[in-house]
Amino acid sequence: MAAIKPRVIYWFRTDLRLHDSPALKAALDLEPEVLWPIFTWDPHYVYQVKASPSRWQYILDCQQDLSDSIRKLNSKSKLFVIREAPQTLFPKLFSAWKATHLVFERDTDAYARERDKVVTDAAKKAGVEVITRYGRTLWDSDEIVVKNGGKPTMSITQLQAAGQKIGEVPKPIPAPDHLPDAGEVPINFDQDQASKTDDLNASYRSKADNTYRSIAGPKDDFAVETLEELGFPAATTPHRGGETLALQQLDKVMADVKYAATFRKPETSPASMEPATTLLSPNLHFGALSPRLFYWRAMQVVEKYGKGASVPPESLTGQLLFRDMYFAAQAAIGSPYIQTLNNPYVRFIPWHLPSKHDDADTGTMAISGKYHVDSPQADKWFRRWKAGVTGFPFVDALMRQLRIEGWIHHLGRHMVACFLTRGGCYVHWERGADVFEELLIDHEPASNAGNWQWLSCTAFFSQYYRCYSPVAFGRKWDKNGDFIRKWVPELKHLDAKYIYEPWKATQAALDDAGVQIEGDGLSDDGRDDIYPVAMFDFQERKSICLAAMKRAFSIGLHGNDEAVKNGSCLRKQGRQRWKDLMGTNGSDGDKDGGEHAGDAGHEEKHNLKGRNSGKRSRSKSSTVKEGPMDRHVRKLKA
DNA sequence: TGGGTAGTTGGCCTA
DNA sequence: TTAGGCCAACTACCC
Repeated sequence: MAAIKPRVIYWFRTDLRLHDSPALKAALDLEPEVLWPIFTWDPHYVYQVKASPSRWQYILDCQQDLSDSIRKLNSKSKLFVIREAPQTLFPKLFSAWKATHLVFERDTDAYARERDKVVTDAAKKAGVEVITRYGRTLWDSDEIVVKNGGKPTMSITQLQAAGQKIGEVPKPIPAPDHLPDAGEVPINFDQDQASKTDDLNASYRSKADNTYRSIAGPKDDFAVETLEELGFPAATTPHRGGETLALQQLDKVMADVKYAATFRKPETSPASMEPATTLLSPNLHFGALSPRLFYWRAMQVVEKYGKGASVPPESLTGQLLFRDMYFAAQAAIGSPYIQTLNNPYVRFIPWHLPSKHDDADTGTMAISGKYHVDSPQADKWFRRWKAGVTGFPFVDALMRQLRIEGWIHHLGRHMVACFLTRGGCYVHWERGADVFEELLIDHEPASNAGNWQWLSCTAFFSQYYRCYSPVAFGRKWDKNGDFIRKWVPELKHLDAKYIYEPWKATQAALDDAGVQIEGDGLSDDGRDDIYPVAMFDFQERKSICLAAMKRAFSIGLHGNDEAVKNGSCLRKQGRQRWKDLMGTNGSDGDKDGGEHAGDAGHEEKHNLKGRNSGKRSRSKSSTVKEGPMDRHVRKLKA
């Protein structure tokens, strides 16, 4: 009797490509009789990951392009999108399709590991062999951790040393030139419906999510979902995804040999009208582009260019090394990596708007997406920051570009992150990370949390006295303020002398530009002749924050210290200790001396146009008056 | 043990 | 116009 030929389910996840896929190669090496390329439309993502329509559009682009590419290789195949949670789907699918193997690329984040364990256990039970490979980063993140002595890679030199111990980055695997037929796809089982309660994307939808109406889509053809089905309005980003476009963009970047070979990230402009960097990050995130292909193409160009080429960490390959560093740090630290609480590597700073956590009794202590409003003033600053109406034009331009395009330059991210945390608002970096998670089309959990820790000087970086100025930093790149004129049209005609600091403009200059400086911007009705008053005096805030950071560093608590975990560092005596470094005039959060005073939770109500969420502030100015706490902090500094 | 130095990407002043 | 030095001083790593 002839042996049964393998019947393979290939599960695409964060590897939406055909080129350089070690897992796909492993699947094809089985010489299967049939191979089903599938994607599970997981309700965990659809309801539990908050993302703008732009990011949803991007993942749909990637899926559609992959499906088209599969079909080009074999007209009897495509990407079969199945609309159900993988945990409940696979046990049914294994038997309905008589599969012998399940193959997928390993993933490192906490949810993925948990999900894959459930699926792998179900496969074992069904007698299905599971094969996995890893190709998301240059080196296997778990292997990097081992070579780094079991510790997270907290610097680029550690990552490089660990990588060197493993050896050369694997060379990319060419895309297959053929694919087996997909087998029959009977659905002789019921679809398990996910609960739609707690849909984090509800505020974005103009209609209900319909993607789960049928397991195989509205035409029962396993088609890729559409934004329409998701109930989302059209995406605002001009950036589109997918392997085909990613490879074209990679070719374009590498064709400019001088640009690619001498690329120095710190010398690229955050205020450029056209992106000064490669814009390949969202395709790396969704797996439409292999980092190893990117790496070796960059190495080729560097070799061709010869003397004068840039080197890590500033070069193109350096950027990929940083990505590996964050992935390996996450792999070592596990689920606390994306938060402060219970994370031994992240410094505790008593920022405003700290996260609420899931029940500490169950031991999870995970951030819940909600936060304590310990200071109404800081909360307002945060909302103005998110909406791009801080009254600091360079900050607002960047935040508006982020909201519309889902992408801003890396140094622009530095600027707004420093401003929100240690260099202005003294708001918790987890609030900023939430906003980036929602709005960035290239949001990568490992890089996002890592970079927020970096910029807030709580991990990876600690030189908190290096502070970005919302005026000087932008001006260095764009003297005339063209970038501001594009994104903050209210100031389009303002004299370049005042464009970064309109509060200094004379009335005549404002009249000439046809703009008035007024209000807090949260409740305006989209008028282009009003720009908000700056929310505070930056120099004053900077020195308050700096003094507060200095004190917090000297106390030196970290996320896993008992006093942080049980909250005692903010209670009673502990609170006294922190009281003088809360970074605002602390009167508004200090009424009862208890934990997280003024706690009201918070529901997001504001977008760029304010959505009629409140009446225009009666006060002409929202400049903060100095409070007793501020004087106290200044005394500390003196 | 402890002093020296390196660390992707600051601001500001001066020559 | 731009390059260099100082500011005030962090952690991690090395010898």
